Amino acid sequence: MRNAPLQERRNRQILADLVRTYIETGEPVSSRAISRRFEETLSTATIRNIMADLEDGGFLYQPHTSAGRVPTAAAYRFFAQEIASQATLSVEDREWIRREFAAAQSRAEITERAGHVLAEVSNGLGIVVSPPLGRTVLEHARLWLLPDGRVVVVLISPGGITRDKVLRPPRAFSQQELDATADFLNRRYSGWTLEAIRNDLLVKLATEREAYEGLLRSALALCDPVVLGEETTPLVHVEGTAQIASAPEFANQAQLRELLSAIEEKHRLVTVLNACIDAPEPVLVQIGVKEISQAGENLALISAPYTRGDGVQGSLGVLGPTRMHYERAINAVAYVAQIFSETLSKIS
Amino acid sequence: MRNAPLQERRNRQILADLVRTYIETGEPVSSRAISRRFEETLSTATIRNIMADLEDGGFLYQPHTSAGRVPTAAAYRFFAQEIASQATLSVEDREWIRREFAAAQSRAEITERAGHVLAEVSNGLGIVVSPPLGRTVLEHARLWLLPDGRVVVVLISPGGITRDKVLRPPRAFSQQELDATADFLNRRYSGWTLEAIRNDLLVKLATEREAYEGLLRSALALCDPVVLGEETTPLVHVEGTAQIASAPEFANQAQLRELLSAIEEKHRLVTVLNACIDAPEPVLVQIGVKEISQAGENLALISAPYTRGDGVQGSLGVLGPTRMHYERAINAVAYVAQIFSETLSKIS
DNA sequence: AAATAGCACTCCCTGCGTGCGAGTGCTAGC
DNA sequence: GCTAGCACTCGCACGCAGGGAGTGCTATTT
Repeated sequence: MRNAPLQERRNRQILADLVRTYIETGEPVSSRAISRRFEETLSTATIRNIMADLEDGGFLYQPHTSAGRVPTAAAYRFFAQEIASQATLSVEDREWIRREFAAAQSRAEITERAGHVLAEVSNGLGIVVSPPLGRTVLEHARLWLLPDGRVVVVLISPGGITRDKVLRPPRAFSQQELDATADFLNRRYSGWTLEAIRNDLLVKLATEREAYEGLLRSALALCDPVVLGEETTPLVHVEGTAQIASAPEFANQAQLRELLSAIEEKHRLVTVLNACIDAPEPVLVQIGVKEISQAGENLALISAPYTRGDGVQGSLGVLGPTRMHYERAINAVAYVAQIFSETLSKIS
Repeated sequence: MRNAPLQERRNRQILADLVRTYIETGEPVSSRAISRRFEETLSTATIRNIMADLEDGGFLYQPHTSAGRVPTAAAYRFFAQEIASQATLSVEDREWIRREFAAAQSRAEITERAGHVLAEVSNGLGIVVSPPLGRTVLEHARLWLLPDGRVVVVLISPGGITRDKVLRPPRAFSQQELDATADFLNRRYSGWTLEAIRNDLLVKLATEREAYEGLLRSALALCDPVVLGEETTPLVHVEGTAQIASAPEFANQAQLRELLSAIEEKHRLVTVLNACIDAPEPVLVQIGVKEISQAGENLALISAPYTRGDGVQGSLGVLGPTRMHYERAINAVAYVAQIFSETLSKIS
């Protein structure tokens, strides 16, 4: 049992070829198949020896004694690294993606487009994680009074994502008070994230007893419900459930069911997807995503962060069967992340 | 071949019992099974004769010669009618539903809750169709200028659903102009639906050449992009994909795939769901929904409209396998529609 | 020493025949 | 009009044999 069969260059190539053929055919790969790919410069017997080594190394396994070999998660990991360095996206794919984004106007639309493209390219799920409200930067706040005493709160961020809420405030406000509060927020907090604003308000209230305590209280009373409302958790957009349902690896109904319910619990997805934000590489490839579901072993997740201006906003990616077209998917994710970021900055 | 086997009361009861047992077991129902349900007051032979009649009438069919009978779409339709008149929801179910809604604050939340409840109760999909933007009633409009010339448009409706957009207007506006326009909208159109407003503006512009033509133009220029934006089509919320994936009738992967992609094309769903708005009965039961997909034959859709105040806003319902627990589902849909309407009116 | 040819062996898959059981349709009798 | 009885039809599970794909091992070649 040699422990590091990947030392040898030839072994690496054989492993890569094996993964590639398995991805194409979906069936255990025999020594003959590999030999053919090498134009028979190596006999099947030789290949068999190498395959045995690779199996010892944990890169392959046999479904049963007299079957071909199937790549393990480790093999996919190796393979993803191997191709990540070299491959580029085909011109057609690039153009297609560009076209898909061209018509999109609103943020909602480009999110949907992105999800669609990613699903299509991977035969899996296209996922886009929008940033949680707390990370949104405040550009401008506006408050006004409705005749019946309710208050309309509108928060505008640079992306043109506005959040608003009509709320019944804890005490009556006059329009003057509201104006003063809005003015205070705009003057002092324009450019801050909502999260930061909230924390600052709380700290200030606790520590300082100043002239503007009233303003602080008003600001908190009015902004808190907006920020704490519906969407404190990031919004997850998933496209392509139909695709993944038809993948042969999910012929097993129970597994499919588990996967689908995992998708419905979006917070789990978010954590795994957002891992790419802190990762060193531009595109993160995760093979075997157990966090998602038991069936996650057979899943691969390719994700990349997207930005708006300078800051990271969220992440997007592809969740599909481990047996997927990595070359295309990895590059597509990178490209979509880029175009997505660009388009996001463009629309006002 | 007798043409109307349902004339006879006994036949009706046998058919209903057969459907009921089939829903329970999921397997072709034999004459013996029915005989047992009748406490053997009728022999299997008699039952067999009746079943043959029912088959001629198009209510049953045999998967193969020596198998039991399976209900057809017609049988389900009959069954749904039969039970619709009598059944009521269990106390536990009522309480459970009420509890589910109790905590919901925002419209988004109650929509999600409703979807969840409906999915749970039917082992199928819970679907809620929100009204298209055009049907929203305008309560109040507000416009303001940002320092860089962009304009924030906020439309408030009685439900507290606000729509807003930051847009770069076709020409420069002053805050005075904006105020005048907003004032005009509020004075003239408060209480109208956005659709109606838009049409009226267009008509007025075409026919009248009046002093306030400028106002009309401004109003149109500013409101149109908001209304025409992202959500002109109704919003469809679907919950419970995981449930339906595990239904034995979708063991066939191809069918499941088709169904899932049908769900992704939401506009198709909307049409079928909204049929209940114009239907005479409070809850509409559709058996075999071919509009959705080929596999739709095995699908049943139970839907009901919901209101806010006086007007119908949208519809909600359940999409599941024909073999579903109708009693519970029909009543649940009715009840959820009611609670949904109430809760909708309550939240400001 | 590495690569290869050859061979025995393992295991899956398919097709075939068989028997069993559930369920029906029909007919004769109550 | 209902029922008992019987012959008949299928589907299904089982066992079995044959073929094929693929492997591991060993002896041989380079």
